[in-house]
Amino acid sequence: MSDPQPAPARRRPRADALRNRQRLLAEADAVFREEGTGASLEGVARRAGVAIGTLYGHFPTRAALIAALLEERNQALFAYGAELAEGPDPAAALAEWVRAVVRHAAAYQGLADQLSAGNDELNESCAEMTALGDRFTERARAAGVLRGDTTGADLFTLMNAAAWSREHDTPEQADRLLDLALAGMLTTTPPPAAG
Amino acid sequence: MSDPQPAPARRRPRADALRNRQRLLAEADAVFREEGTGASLEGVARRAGVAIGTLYGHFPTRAALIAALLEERNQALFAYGAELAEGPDPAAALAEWVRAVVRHAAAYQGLADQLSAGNDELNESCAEMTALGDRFTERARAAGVLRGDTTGADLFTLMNAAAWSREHDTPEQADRLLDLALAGMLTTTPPPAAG
DNA sequence: CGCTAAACTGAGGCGTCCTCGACTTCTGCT
DNA sequence: AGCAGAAGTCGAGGACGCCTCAGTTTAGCG
Repeated sequence: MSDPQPAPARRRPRADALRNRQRLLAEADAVFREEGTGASLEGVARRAGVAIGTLYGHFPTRAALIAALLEERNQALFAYGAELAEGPDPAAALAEWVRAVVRHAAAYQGLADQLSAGNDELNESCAEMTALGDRFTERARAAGVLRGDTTGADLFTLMNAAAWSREHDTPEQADRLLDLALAGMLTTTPPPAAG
Repeated sequence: MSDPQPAPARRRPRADALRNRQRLLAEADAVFREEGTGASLEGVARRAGVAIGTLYGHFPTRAALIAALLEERNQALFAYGAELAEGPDPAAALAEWVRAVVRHAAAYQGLADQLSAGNDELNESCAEMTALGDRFTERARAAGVLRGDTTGADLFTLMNAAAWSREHDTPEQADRLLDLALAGMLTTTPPPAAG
Protein backbone atom coordinates (compact mmCIF):
# COMPACT_ATOMS: atom_id res chain seq x y z
CA MET A 1 0.00 0.00 0.00
CA SER A 2 3.01 2.29 0.20
CA ASP A 3 3.68 4.60 -2.70
CA PRO A 4 6.55 3.32 -4.83
CA GLN A 5 7.04 7.02 -5.39
CA PRO A 6 7.56 7.20 -9.15
CA ALA A 7 9.60 10.28 -8.30
CA PRO A 8 8.37 12.37 -11.20
CA ALA A 9 11.14 14.88 -10.56
CA ARG A 10 8.72 17.81 -10.29
CA ARG A 11 9.65 20.88 -12.15
CA ARG A 12 9.16 24.24 -10.47
CA PRO A 13 5.79 25.71 -11.46
CA ARG A 14 6.16 28.23 -14.22
CA ALA A 15 6.33 31.88 -13.32
CA ASP A 16 3.76 32.98 -15.89
CA ALA A 17 1.34 30.35 -14.65
CA LEU A 18 1.67 31.63 -11.11
CA ARG A 19 1.18 35.17 -12.29
CA ASN A 20 -1.93 34.28 -14.25
CA ARG A 21 -3.33 32.31 -11.37
CA GLN A 22 -2.89 35.24 -9.03
CA ARG A 23 -4.37 37.63 -11.52
CA LEU A 24 -7.36 35.36 -12.05
CA LEU A 25 -7.96 35.03 -8.35
CA ALA A 26 -7.77 38.76 -7.85
CA GLU A 27 -10.19 39.55 -10.64
CA ALA A 28 -12.54 36.74 -9.67
CA ASP A 29 -12.66 38.12 -6.15
CA ALA A 30 -13.52 41.57 -7.46
CA VAL A 31 -16.10 40.33 -9.94
CA PHE A 32 -17.77 38.00 -7.45
CA ARG A 33 -18.03 40.83 -4.96
CA GLU A 34 -19.63 43.02 -7.58
CA GLU A 35 -21.90 40.56 -9.31
CA GLY A 36 -22.06 37.47 -7.17
CA THR A 37 -20.74 33.96 -7.71
CA GLY A 38 -22.91 33.56 -10.78
CA ALA A 39 -20.92 36.12 -12.74
CA SER A 40 -19.59 35.33 -16.18
CA LEU A 41 -16.32 33.46 -16.09
CA GLU A 42 -15.49 34.77 -19.53
CA GLY A 43 -15.76 38.22 -18.02
CA VAL A 44 -13.35 37.24 -15.27
CA ALA A 45 -10.86 35.94 -17.82
CA ARG A 46 -11.25 39.08 -19.90
CA ARG A 47 -10.62 41.31 -16.92
CA ALA A 48 -7.60 39.25 -16.01
CA GLY A 49 -6.24 39.72 -19.51
CA VAL A 50 -6.20 36.01 -20.15
CA ALA A 51 -7.97 33.65 -22.54
CA ILE A 52 -10.92 31.68 -21.30
CA GLY A 53 -9.04 28.43 -21.77
CA THR A 54 -6.42 29.61 -19.34
CA LEU A 55 -9.01 30.17 -16.69
CA TYR A 56 -10.32 26.65 -17.18
CA GLY A 57 -6.79 25.35 -17.11
CA HIS A 58 -6.32 26.69 -13.62
CA PHE A 59 -9.84 26.18 -12.31
CA PRO A 60 -11.74 23.40 -14.06
CA THR A 61 -15.05 24.42 -12.50
CA ARG A 62 -16.64 27.46 -11.00
CA ALA A 63 -16.62 25.70 -7.65
CA ALA A 64 -12.88 25.13 -7.89
CA LEU A 65 -12.35 28.82 -8.41
CA ILE A 66 -14.56 29.70 -5.48
CA ALA A 67 -12.85 27.11 -3.32
CA ALA A 68 -9.44 28.58 -4.10
CA LEU A 69 -10.75 32.02 -3.26
CA LEU A 70 -12.18 30.81 -0.01
CA GLU A 71 -9.09 28.97 1.09
CA GLU A 72 -7.09 31.92 2.30
CA ARG A 73 -10.12 33.62 3.79
CA ASN A 74 -11.00 30.47 5.66
CA GLN A 75 -7.55 30.30 7.21
CA ALA A 76 -8.22 33.49 9.11
CA LEU A 77 -11.78 32.52 9.89
CA PHE A 78 -10.86 29.16 11.34
CA ALA A 79 -8.11 30.75 13.37
CA TYR A 80 -10.63 33.16 14.79
CA GLY A 81 -12.97 30.27 15.48
CA ALA A 82 -10.32 28.33 17.34
CA GLU A 83 -9.56 31.40 19.40
CA LEU A 84 -13.22 31.94 20.18
CA ALA A 85 -13.62 28.32 21.19
CA GLU A 86 -11.19 28.92 24.04
CA GLY A 87 -13.18 31.84 25.45
CA PRO A 88 -14.82 31.78 28.87
CA ASP A 89 -18.47 32.12 27.82
CA PRO A 90 -19.59 29.21 25.59
CA ALA A 91 -22.91 30.79 24.68
CA ALA A 92 -21.41 34.09 23.66
CA ALA A 93 -18.65 32.31 21.81
CA LEU A 94 -21.12 30.22 19.86
CA ALA A 95 -23.19 33.25 18.95
CA GLU A 96 -20.19 35.25 17.87
CA TRP A 97 -18.87 32.35 15.80
CA VAL A 98 -22.12 32.04 13.93
CA ARG A 99 -22.23 35.77 13.31
CA ALA A 100 -18.64 35.84 12.13
CA VAL A 101 -19.21 33.06 9.63
CA VAL A 102 -22.33 34.75 8.32
CA ARG A 103 -20.45 37.99 7.82
CA HIS A 104 -17.75 36.04 6.03
CA ALA A 105 -20.18 34.18 3.81
CA ALA A 106 -21.90 37.37 2.74
CA ALA A 107 -18.82 38.45 0.79
CA TYR A 108 -20.11 37.09 -2.50
CA GLN A 109 -23.75 36.99 -3.42
CA GLY A 110 -24.71 33.43 -4.15
CA LEU A 111 -21.99 31.90 -2.02
CA ALA A 112 -24.51 30.30 0.29
CA ASP A 113 -26.05 28.50 -2.68
CA GLN A 114 -22.65 27.25 -3.74
CA LEU A 115 -21.72 26.09 -0.27
CA SER A 116 -24.82 24.05 0.25
CA ALA A 117 -24.92 22.78 -3.30
CA GLY A 118 -22.64 19.92 -2.34
CA ASN A 119 -19.76 20.69 -4.70
CA ASP A 120 -16.90 18.36 -4.00
CA GLU A 121 -14.44 21.19 -4.16
CA LEU A 122 -16.17 23.00 -1.34
CA ASN A 123 -16.84 20.02 0.88
CA GLU A 124 -13.49 20.38 2.56
CA SER A 125 -14.28 23.79 3.97
CA CYS A 126 -17.77 22.68 4.87
CA ALA A 127 -16.58 19.65 6.79
CA GLU A 128 -14.12 21.71 8.77
CA MET A 129 -16.86 24.24 9.42
CA THR A 130 -19.22 21.62 10.78
CA ALA A 131 -16.49 20.08 12.90
CA LEU A 132 -15.71 23.42 14.45
CA GLY A 133 -19.43 23.95 14.94
CA ASP A 134 -19.56 20.71 16.88
CA ARG A 135 -16.89 21.98 19.23
CA PHE A 136 -19.00 25.02 19.98
CA THR A 137 -22.19 23.10 20.51
CA GLU A 138 -20.49 20.55 22.72
CA ARG A 139 -18.95 23.17 24.93
CA ALA A 140 -22.25 25.02 25.16
CA ARG A 141 -24.09 21.83 26.01
CA ALA A 142 -21.56 20.94 28.67
CA ALA A 143 -22.17 24.37 30.16
CA GLY A 144 -25.90 23.71 30.10
CA VAL A 145 -26.77 26.68 27.96
CA LEU A 146 -27.79 24.81 24.84
CA ARG A 147 -31.20 23.54 23.89
CA GLY A 148 -31.42 19.75 23.73
CA ASP A 149 -29.99 18.22 20.62
CA THR A 150 -28.50 21.06 18.63
CA THR A 151 -25.47 20.03 16.59
CA GLY A 152 -22.79 21.53 14.40
CA ALA A 153 -24.92 20.63 11.41
CA ASP A 154 -27.71 22.79 12.78
CA LEU A 155 -25.26 25.63 13.12
CA PHE A 156 -24.16 25.11 9.54
CA THR A 157 -27.75 25.18 8.32
CA LEU A 158 -28.42 28.33 10.27
CA MET A 159 -25.31 30.03 9.00
CA ASN A 160 -26.14 29.22 5.42
CA ALA A 161 -29.73 30.33 5.77
CA ALA A 162 -28.71 33.58 7.41
CA ALA A 163 -26.07 34.25 4.80
CA TRP A 164 -28.58 33.62 2.08
CA SER A 165 -31.04 35.89 3.77
CA ARG A 166 -28.44 38.62 4.01
CA GLU A 167 -28.01 38.48 0.26
CA HIS A 168 -31.69 38.78 -0.47
CA ASP A 169 -33.30 40.80 2.26
CA THR A 170 -31.52 43.53 4.13
CA PRO A 171 -28.65 42.66 6.48
CA GLU A 172 -30.84 43.91 9.32
CA GLN A 173 -33.56 41.39 8.53
CA ALA A 174 -30.98 38.64 8.36
CA ASP A 175 -29.58 39.67 11.72
CA ARG A 176 -33.05 39.54 13.24
CA LEU A 177 -33.43 36.01 11.92
CA LEU A 178 -30.10 35.12 13.44
CA ASP A 179 -31.09 36.61 16.79
CA LEU A 180 -34.31 34.65 16.73
CA ALA A 181 -32.64 31.35 16.00
CA LEU A 182 -29.88 31.93 18.53
CA ALA A 183 -32.47 32.86 21.12
CA GLY A 184 -34.20 29.59 20.42
CA MET A 185 -30.95 27.68 20.56
CA LEU A 186 -29.40 29.07 23.70
CA THR A 187 -31.06 29.03 27.09
CA THR A 188 -29.15 32.11 28.16
CA THR A 189 -29.98 34.54 25.42
CA PRO A 190 -26.90 36.30 24.10
CA PRO A 191 -26.89 40.09 24.12
CA PRO A 192 -28.58 41.16 20.88
CA ALA A 193 -26.45 43.19 18.48
CA ALA A 194 -28.66 46.27 18.66
CA GLY A 195 -28.67 48.05 22.01
CA MET B 1 -59.03 60.88 -13.10
CA SER B 2 -62.00 58.69 -14.03
CA ASP B 3 -61.65 56.35 -16.96
CA PRO B 4 -63.42 57.69 -20.02
CA GLN B 5 -63.83 54.00 -20.83
CA PRO B 6 -62.85 53.83 -24.51
CA ALA B 7 -65.17 50.85 -24.62
CA PRO B 8 -62.99 48.80 -26.96
CA ALA B 9 -65.78 46.30 -27.49
CA ARG B 10 -63.69 43.37 -26.26
CA ARG B 11 -63.68 40.26 -28.25
CA ARG B 12 -63.92 36.95 -26.43
CA PRO B 13 -60.41 35.57 -25.78
CA ARG B 14 -59.46 33.07 -28.37
CA ALA B 15 -59.91 29.42 -27.57
CA ASP B 16 -56.49 28.37 -28.81
CA ALA B 17 -54.84 31.05 -26.69
CA LEU B 18 -56.59 29.74 -23.59
CA ARG B 19 -55.61 26.21 -24.47
CA ASN B 20 -51.99 27.13 -24.98
CA ARG B 21 -51.91 29.11 -21.76
CA GLN B 22 -53.22 26.14 -19.82
CA ARG B 23 -50.82 23.79 -21.50
CA LEU B 24 -47.89 26.10 -20.75
CA LEU B 25 -48.87 26.41 -17.11
CA ALA B 26 -49.21 22.67 -16.75
CA GLU B 27 -45.84 21.93 -18.32
CA ALA B 28 -44.13 24.75 -16.47
CA ASP B 29 -45.44 23.36 -13.21
CA ALA B 30 -44.08 19.94 -14.06
CA VAL B 31 -40.72 21.21 -15.28
CA PHE B 32 -40.23 23.54 -12.32
CA ARG B 33 -40.97 20.70 -9.94
CA GLU B 34 -38.41 18.55 -11.69
CA GLU B 35 -35.66 21.06 -12.35
CA GLY B 36 -36.45 24.14 -10.32
CA THR B 37 -37.48 27.62 -11.35
CA GLY B 38 -34.26 28.07 -13.28
CA ALA B 39 -35.24 25.48 -15.87
CA SER B 40 -35.07 26.26 -19.58
CA LEU B 41 -38.15 28.11 -20.81
CA GLU B 42 -37.48 26.82 -24.28
CA GLY B 43 -37.80 23.38 -22.78
CA VAL B 44 -41.13 24.29 -21.25
CA ALA B 45 -42.38 25.59 -24.59
CA ARG B 46 -41.14 22.47 -26.34
CA ARG B 47 -42.89 20.21 -23.87
CA ALA B 48 -46.05 22.24 -24.27
CA GLY B 49 -45.87 21.76 -28.03
CA VAL B 50 -45.69 25.47 -28.63
CA ALA B 51 -43.14 27.87 -30.09
CA ILE B 52 -40.96 29.85 -27.74
CA GLY B 53 -42.53 33.08 -28.94
CA THR B 54 -45.92 31.86 -27.78
CA LEU B 55 -44.61 31.33 -24.29
CA TYR B 56 -43.25 34.86 -24.22
CA GLY B 57 -46.53 36.13 -25.60
CA HIS B 58 -48.36 34.77 -22.58
CA PHE B 59 -45.67 35.31 -19.97
CA PRO B 60 -43.24 38.10 -20.78
CA THR B 61 -40.84 37.11 -18.03
CA ARG B 62 -39.96 34.06 -15.99
CA ALA B 63 -41.35 35.80 -12.95
CA ALA B 64 -44.69 36.35 -14.69
CA LEU B 65 -44.91 32.65 -15.40
CA ILE B 66 -44.08 31.79 -11.82
CA ALA B 67 -46.55 34.34 -10.54
CA ALA B 68 -49.32 32.84 -12.64
CA LEU B 69 -48.42 29.41 -11.36
CA LEU B 70 -48.47 30.60 -7.80
CA GLU B 71 -51.75 32.42 -8.06
CA GLU B 72 -54.04 29.44 -7.77
CA ARG B 73 -51.89 27.75 -5.16
CA ASN B 74 -51.88 30.93 -3.12
CA GLN B 75 -55.66 31.08 -3.13
CA ALA B 76 -55.80 27.90 -1.13
CA LEU B 77 -52.91 28.90 1.05
CA PHE B 78 -54.36 32.25 2.00
CA ALA B 79 -57.70 30.64 2.70
CA TYR B 80 -55.96 28.24 5.05
CA GLY B 81 -54.15 31.17 6.64
CA ALA B 82 -57.35 33.10 7.23
CA GLU B 83 -58.85 30.01 8.80
CA LEU B 84 -55.82 29.50 11.03
CA ALA B 85 -55.90 33.13 12.09
CA GLU B 86 -59.28 32.52 13.71
CA GLY B 87 -58.04 29.63 15.80
CA PRO B 88 -57.94 29.69 19.60
CA ASP B 89 -54.17 29.40 20.13
CA PRO B 90 -52.25 32.31 18.56
CA ALA B 91 -48.84 30.76 19.09
CA ALA B 92 -49.78 27.44 17.58
CA ALA B 93 -51.54 29.22 14.73
CA LEU B 94 -48.49 31.30 13.95
CA ALA B 95 -46.21 28.29 13.99
CA GLU B 96 -48.51 26.25 11.79
CA TRP B 97 -48.88 29.15 9.36
CA VAL B 98 -45.15 29.46 8.97
CA ARG B 99 -44.77 25.74 8.47
CA ALA B 100 -47.56 25.66 5.93
CA VAL B 101 -46.01 28.43 3.88
CA VAL B 102 -42.63 26.76 3.96
CA ARG B 103 -44.12 23.51 2.76
CA HIS B 104 -45.84 25.42 -0.01
CA ALA B 105 -42.74 27.33 -1.03
CA ALA B 106 -40.69 24.18 -1.30
CA ALA B 107 -42.66 23.06 -4.34
CA TYR B 108 -40.14 24.44 -6.82
CA GLN B 109 -36.43 24.56 -6.18
CA GLY B 110 -35.31 28.17 -6.46
CA LEU B 111 -38.68 29.63 -5.63
CA ALA B 112 -37.35 31.26 -2.49
CA ASP B 113 -34.76 33.09 -4.56
CA GLN B 114 -37.43 34.32 -6.91
CA LEU B 115 -39.71 35.44 -4.12
CA SER B 116 -37.12 37.50 -2.39
CA ALA B 117 -35.60 38.83 -5.60
CA GLY B 118 -38.12 41.64 -5.65
CA ASN B 119 -39.74 40.84 -8.99
CA ASP B 120 -42.67 43.14 -9.53
CA GLU B 121 -44.83 40.29 -10.67
CA LEU B 122 -44.36 38.48 -7.40
CA ASN B 123 -44.69 41.45 -5.11
CA GLU B 124 -48.43 41.07 -4.97
CA SER B 125 -48.27 37.66 -3.35
CA CYS B 126 -45.46 38.79 -1.09
CA ALA B 127 -47.33 41.81 0.16
CA GLU B 128 -50.38 39.74 0.94
CA MET B 129 -48.13 37.23 2.66
CA THR B 130 -46.55 39.86 4.87
CA ALA B 131 -49.93 41.39 5.68
CA LEU B 132 -51.25 38.04 6.78
CA GLY B 133 -48.06 37.55 8.75
CA ASP B 134 -48.75 40.80 10.55
CA ARG B 135 -52.16 39.52 11.61
CA PHE B 136 -50.52 36.48 13.17
CA THR B 137 -47.83 38.43 14.96
CA GLU B 138 -50.31 40.98 16.26
CA ARG B 139 -52.60 38.35 17.66
CA ALA B 140 -49.70 36.54 19.22
CA ARG B 141 -48.37 39.72 20.76
CA ALA B 142 -51.78 40.61 22.12
CA ALA B 143 -51.83 37.20 23.75
CA GLY B 144 -48.41 37.87 25.22
CA VAL B 145 -46.71 34.88 23.65
CA LEU B 146 -44.50 36.76 21.20
CA ARG B 147 -41.01 38.04 21.73
CA GLY B 148 -40.76 41.85 21.66
CA ASP B 149 -40.77 43.35 18.24
CA THR B 150 -41.29 40.48 15.83
CA THR B 151 -43.22 41.50 12.72
CA GLY B 152 -44.77 39.99 9.63
CA ALA B 153 -41.60 40.90 7.78
CA ASP B 154 -39.61 38.75 10.19
CA LEU B 155 -41.97 35.91 9.50
CA PHE B 156 -41.50 36.41 5.79
CA THR B 157 -37.73 36.37 6.15
CA LEU B 158 -37.91 33.23 8.22
CA MET B 159 -40.21 31.51 5.78
CA ASN B 160 -37.98 32.30 2.85
CA ALA B 161 -34.85 31.21 4.65
CA ALA B 162 -36.44 27.96 5.75
CA ALA B 163 -37.80 27.30 2.27
CA TRP B 164 -34.38 27.93 0.81
CA SER B 165 -32.84 25.64 3.40
CA ARG B 166 -35.32 22.93 2.54
CA GLU B 167 -34.17 23.10 -1.06
CA HIS B 168 -30.51 22.76 -0.20
CA ASP B 169 -30.17 20.72 2.96
CA THR B 170 -32.56 18.01 3.94
CA PRO B 171 -36.14 18.88 4.89
CA GLU B 172 -35.32 17.64 8.37
CA GLN B 173 -32.52 20.16 8.77
CA ALA B 174 -34.78 22.93 7.57
CA ASP B 175 -37.44 21.89 10.06
CA ARG B 176 -34.90 22.03 12.86
CA LEU B 177 -34.00 25.54 11.82
CA LEU B 178 -37.66 26.43 11.82
CA ASP B 179 -38.13 24.95 15.29
CA LEU B 180 -35.18 26.92 16.54
CA ALA B 181 -36.40 30.23 15.19
CA LEU B 182 -39.95 29.63 16.36
CA ALA B 183 -38.66 28.73 19.78
CA GLY B 184 -36.82 32.02 19.84
CA MET B 185 -39.84 33.90 18.63
CA LEU B 186 -42.54 32.50 20.86
CA THR B 187 -42.40 32.58 24.62
CA THR B 188 -44.61 29.52 24.90
CA THR B 189 -42.71 27.08 22.77
CA PRO B 190 -44.96 25.28 20.32
CA PRO B 191 -44.97 21.49 20.43
CA PRO B 192 -42.06 20.46 18.18
CA ALA B 193 -42.94 18.25 15.26
CA ALA B 194 -40.72 15.40 16.45
CA GLY B 195 -41.74 13.67 19.68
C1' DC C 1 -67.92 34.05 -46.24
C1' DG C 2 -64.67 37.62 -45.65
C1' DC C 3 -62.41 40.86 -42.55
C1' DT C 4 -59.43 41.78 -38.92
C1' DA C 5 -57.33 41.60 -34.63
C1' DA C 6 -55.31 38.23 -31.95
C1' DA C 7 -52.23 34.74 -31.61
C1' DC C 8 -48.56 31.80 -33.29
C1' DT C 9 -44.18 30.82 -35.41
C1' DG C 10 -39.20 30.17 -35.51
C1' DA C 11 -35.00 32.10 -37.34
C1' DG C 12 -31.53 34.92 -35.60
C1' DG C 13 -28.62 37.95 -32.64
C1' DC C 14 -26.44 37.80 -28.43
C1' DG C 15 -24.20 35.96 -24.38
C1' DT C 16 -22.39 32.10 -21.67
C1' DC C 17 -20.33 27.55 -20.90
C1' DC C 18 -16.74 24.47 -21.81
C1' DT C 19 -13.52 21.75 -24.97
C1' DC C 20 -9.63 20.86 -27.68
C1' DG C 21 -6.00 21.00 -31.08
C1' DA C 22 -2.52 24.22 -32.42
C1' DC C 23 0.74 27.29 -30.76
C1' DT C 24 3.97 29.67 -27.52
C1' DT C 25 7.07 30.07 -23.66
C1' DC C 26 9.45 28.78 -19.71
C1' DT C 27 12.60 25.50 -17.21
C1' DG C 28 16.23 22.36 -16.73
C1' DC C 29 20.03 20.59 -18.83
C1' DT C 30 24.12 20.41 -21.42
C1' DA D 1 24.17 30.11 -25.13
C1' DG D 2 21.21 26.87 -27.08
C1' DC D 3 18.05 23.18 -27.14
C1' DA D 4 14.17 19.66 -26.05
C1' DG D 5 10.05 19.16 -24.42
C1' DA D 6 6.89 19.82 -20.65
C1' DA D 7 3.84 23.24 -19.18
C1' DG D 8 1.00 26.70 -20.20
C1' DT D 9 -1.82 29.62 -23.30
C1' DC D 10 -4.83 30.72 -26.92
C1' DG D 11 -9.29 31.33 -29.08
C1' DA D 12 -12.39 29.36 -32.48
C1' DG D 13 -16.38 26.63 -32.21
C1' DG D 14 -20.35 23.71 -30.82
C1' DA D 15 -24.09 23.58 -27.62
C1' DC D 16 -27.46 25.89 -25.25
C1' DG D 17 -30.41 29.49 -23.28
C1' DC D 18 -32.51 34.19 -23.53
C1' DC D 19 -35.49 37.19 -25.92
C1' DT D 20 -37.27 39.76 -30.15
C1' DC D 21 -39.92 40.60 -34.16
C1' DA D 22 -41.45 40.35 -39.01
C1' DG D 23 -44.20 37.27 -41.33
C1' DT D 24 -47.93 33.92 -41.20
C1' DT D 25 -51.98 31.62 -39.48
C1' DT D 26 -56.43 31.41 -37.26
C1' DA D 27 -60.52 32.22 -34.49
C1' DG D 28 -64.29 35.33 -33.69
C1' DC D 29 -67.58 38.36 -35.50
C1' DG D 30 -70.80 40.59 -38.64
